[in-house]
Amino acid sequence: MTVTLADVAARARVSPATVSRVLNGNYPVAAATRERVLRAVDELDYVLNGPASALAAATSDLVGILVHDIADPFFGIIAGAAQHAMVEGAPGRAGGEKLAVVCNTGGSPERELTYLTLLQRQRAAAVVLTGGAVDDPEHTAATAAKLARLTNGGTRVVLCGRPPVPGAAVTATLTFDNRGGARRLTEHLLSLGHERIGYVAGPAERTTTRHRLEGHLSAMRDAGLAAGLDRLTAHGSYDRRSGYDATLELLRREPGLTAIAAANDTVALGVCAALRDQGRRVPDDVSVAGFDDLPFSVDAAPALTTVRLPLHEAGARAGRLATGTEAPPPGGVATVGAELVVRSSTARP
Amino acid sequence: MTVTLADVAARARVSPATVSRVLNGNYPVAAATRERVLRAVDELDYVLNGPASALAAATSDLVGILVHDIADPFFGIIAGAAQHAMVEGAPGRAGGEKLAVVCNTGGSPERELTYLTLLQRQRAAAVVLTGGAVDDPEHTAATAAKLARLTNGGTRVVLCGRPPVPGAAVTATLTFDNRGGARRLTEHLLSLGHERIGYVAGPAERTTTRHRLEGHLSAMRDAGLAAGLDRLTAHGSYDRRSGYDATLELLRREPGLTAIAAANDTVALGVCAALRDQGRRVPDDVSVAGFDDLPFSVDAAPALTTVRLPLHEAGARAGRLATGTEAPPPGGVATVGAELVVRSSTARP
DNA sequence: TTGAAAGCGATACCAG
DNA sequence: CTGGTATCGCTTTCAA
Repeated sequence: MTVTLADVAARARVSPATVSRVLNGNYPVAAATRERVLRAVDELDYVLNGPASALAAATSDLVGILVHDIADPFFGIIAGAAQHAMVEGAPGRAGGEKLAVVCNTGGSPERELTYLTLLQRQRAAAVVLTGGAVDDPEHTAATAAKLARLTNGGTRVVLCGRPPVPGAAVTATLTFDNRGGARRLTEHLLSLGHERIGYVAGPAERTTTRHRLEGHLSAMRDAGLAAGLDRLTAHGSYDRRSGYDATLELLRREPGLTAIAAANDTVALGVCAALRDQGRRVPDDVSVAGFDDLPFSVDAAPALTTVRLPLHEAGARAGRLATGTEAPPPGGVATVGAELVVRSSTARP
Repeated sequence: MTVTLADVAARARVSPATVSRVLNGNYPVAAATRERVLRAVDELDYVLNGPASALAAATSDLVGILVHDIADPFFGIIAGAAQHAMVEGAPGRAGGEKLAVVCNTGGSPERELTYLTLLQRQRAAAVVLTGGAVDDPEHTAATAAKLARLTNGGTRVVLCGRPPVPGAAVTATLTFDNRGGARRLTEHLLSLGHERIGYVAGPAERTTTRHRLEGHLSAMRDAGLAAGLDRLTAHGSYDRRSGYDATLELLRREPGLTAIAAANDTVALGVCAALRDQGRRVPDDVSVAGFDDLPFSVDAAPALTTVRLPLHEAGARAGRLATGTEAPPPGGVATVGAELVVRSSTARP
């Protein structure tokens, strides 16, 4: 039925072992023999049996990239960069070809664990976890345990855009400066003279959410604006609708708002829409700030001030770390910057 | 070292065969025995060896989803819906768990073939190809051949958002009405009284590009506006920059344009940006039309008229077809609609 | 430089 | 309902 390595061997008049060696290219083989084998492969249109190979070699060429939401360009950009970095550094011939596969957890911690198990089952060569973690000790522990088992089994584990897990068995961690970025963003608004600044946070149980909120709050407190911060903060999820609804709520609580900072750009889009519908002009009446600086942000809200995360760079590094092309940073953890992007149209109060 | 099925069998004092049966749940096993086995699995923290299983069973639980650009929400939405539909219809227990993996081809036909080979190598259960195909007979043939080999090997093949390949070995094809949608879009602009309508097309070698362009041109011709259509058409890629550059070019050629239709929403964003920079207001001076109706479109360009493609629905169906949860449409091909969306210039979420 | 043969870990057929 | 066991296709010592 399907053509096997033995068939190729027969056709090339060599042993299966030799064919294997030619295909993997990790062993000396006479040029003439190799030539003969490759021809046979071509003629028979042979395709290696991955499972069999993985079983015998006890590793596969699969690399899993876990994302919260595949429809969100934030993750798309990271995943794309990671995948690209993997094929880049790979040996040309059939050898080191990594199959980068992105897995959509939908933000569900259970699904995340499920995927990790599935990848463990496949004996994945590496796993990249992107995006903030769930802020729950129990789940952190469960994840840490699973990751430990993965690394024990020889799978490389890379965290990208997720805080380091203290004593966890992880190859490398790339973390965004969410706290610092959020802090600088709010400081910028403060420097323009804003004082009544609303904040639309993400889902409460995410580290990203917490860190960004902490950055914002610390800036407010340091500016002597500690009073009533709760009233000026609304929680939601990381989507547009959430920004819309939260804005209406904030305006109800505090009609005198002159600026709103959002957990990310997508949320900021919803903020802008709500303000528009309420008859407030952005940025003339209310300044809006976002986070992530996704490509469409500039069109969607030219008035947006944002913090730019180096998504592409982080993804690429994660990819290289996963394939072992790049050495882990000292201590295993590296923080990639968060850069303030001030667009010309940000208004003063 | 790692715990195997035999270890579990020993601990549960049963044969490996029984353990396998319990795990796969596709064979009668006494409740007491099953109980004992499951406990052993738990206690030993056993994880099935995927490759070994795939080798023995001659199939894996991998499903590949090929996308042109993972950072483009167009594909993210389709892929997300497909993946979701797969886990939905799966048996709860360790059984039918499909590992949906999305593969980023970056729009390169070679990479597409590479991924297909890789998936064939993994003995994937199914493959979903999303997005337009490359409009080149040679590549069409190469792809068709590869797909034939996949289906021969028992892999289900689903095309989503890609035209049917005439005599190809494909399980099912879901195609968008790109031609009809584009035609209606332009007809709408015409009905508003526009006559000098520019068109920003996608990359020349894509079927999506060609079909949308054909729809536009046929509408123009039928309106008696056949003259100088070449001058009013600019080609580019499917990104924002491309829309920006093409718009400048079109305005240079024909400063009197009153409307511009773009190959997709992302391109339309670039069109709007260029118009803004040229001091033309949208939609007062120039009407802009897009395609796909991505979620951020409404914010990015509230004045945009678009054609909405049922991305979510198409993706979900593709997922079900890939897992066999849904029966293929009669003839193997189904066209999912394209709906005209006319916005007023203030948008709600 | 090449070949022979022993696994890798699960599945499924054939008995019982 | 349960147990033995022959594969599945490849990798990898060990010899030659």
